[in-house]
Amino acid sequence: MARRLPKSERSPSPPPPPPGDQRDAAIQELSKGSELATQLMAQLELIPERELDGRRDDALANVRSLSMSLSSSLYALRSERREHYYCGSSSSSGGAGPAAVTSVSGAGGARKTKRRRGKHGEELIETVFITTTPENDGFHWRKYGEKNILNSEFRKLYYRCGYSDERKCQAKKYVQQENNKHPPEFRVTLTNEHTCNTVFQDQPSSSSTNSQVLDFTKASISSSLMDSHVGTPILKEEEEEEVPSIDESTRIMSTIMRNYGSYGDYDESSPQPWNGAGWK
DNA sequence: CCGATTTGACCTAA
DNA sequence: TTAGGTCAAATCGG
Repeated sequence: MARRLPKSERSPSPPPPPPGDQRDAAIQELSKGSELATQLMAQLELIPERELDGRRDDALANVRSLSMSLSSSLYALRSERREHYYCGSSSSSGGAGPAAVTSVSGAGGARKTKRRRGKHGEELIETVFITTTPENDGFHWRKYGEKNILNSEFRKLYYRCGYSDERKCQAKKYVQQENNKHPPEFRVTLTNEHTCNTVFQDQPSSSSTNSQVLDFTKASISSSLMDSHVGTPILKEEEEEEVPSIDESTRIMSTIMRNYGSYGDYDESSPQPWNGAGWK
C-alpha cells in the first residue's frame, strides 16, 4: 500500500487569537453546577439505602462523575484563562494545575498533572485523572487512533481536538479503560490545553456541518475498548442489544437532575467492560 | 456527499 | 528492537 505521504505539513503555526470573555460566565455556571452536584451528593448520602432500592451507590457514583465532568470543564477553562497557549515552558502547572479543580472524593477523584517531553523535546503538561465518564468534558474530540497496550487488558484510544485543523488546537486526549467495574473507570490523559476556545455552549447541535460539540449524551469513544488480548472473553460484537453503560448513566443523571427523587428506570445489567454502544 | 471512525502501516523515543 | 503514538486510506453512517 502506498499510504502515508511524506509529511508535508506539520505546522507549528501560531496560536489563534485569545478567547473572548464569555468564559467567565461559563466558569461561573460551571462552578454553580459543581456546587449543586456536591450538594446533591450530600443529599443522596442522607437517603436511606432501601428507599432507593439499593441503587443509591450507583446514583452516588453518577453524581461523582457529573461533578468530575464539571470539574474538568472548569479546569480547562480556568487554566486556559491563565495561559492561553502552549503548555510548556513557563509553566504553569503551578498555577493552573489541578488545584483549580473542585475536589471530588472517592473513585475517580485523583488528578495529576505532570510535565513531559513531547516528541521533539518540547515540554508539555499532561493531566491524568480517572473518571467513569471520559466523554464529558465539553470538548469536541476526534479519534485518530487506537492501540493495544502492553500488559494492559484494555486498549488505549487516541483523540485530538476536533478543531485541531481549523483552529490549530493542539489538545489531545488519551483514554484507556482501567477496570471492569460497573460503571467502568477510565484513565484519561489530557495533553496540551485547548486553544480553540470551543467548550460547548448553549445549542451545540445547531452547528450544522461543523461537527458537533460533545454534549452529555454524545461521545466519540470507540466501540472496541474492551477487545484485547488477555483471555478475558469479553463480548466483541457489532450489534447486540444496547448495553446500558456510561452513557446510560449520564443520561440517567440528567433524569435525576430533572425530577430529583425519581430514580427512574436504571436497569443495571452487564457489569462488563464498556463497549461504548450507544455513544455515537 | 461529507464528516467521523476504523485500522494497519509508519515513525520515533527509549 | 520494541512499544507507544500518529498518519491517512478505507469504510461507515447520517
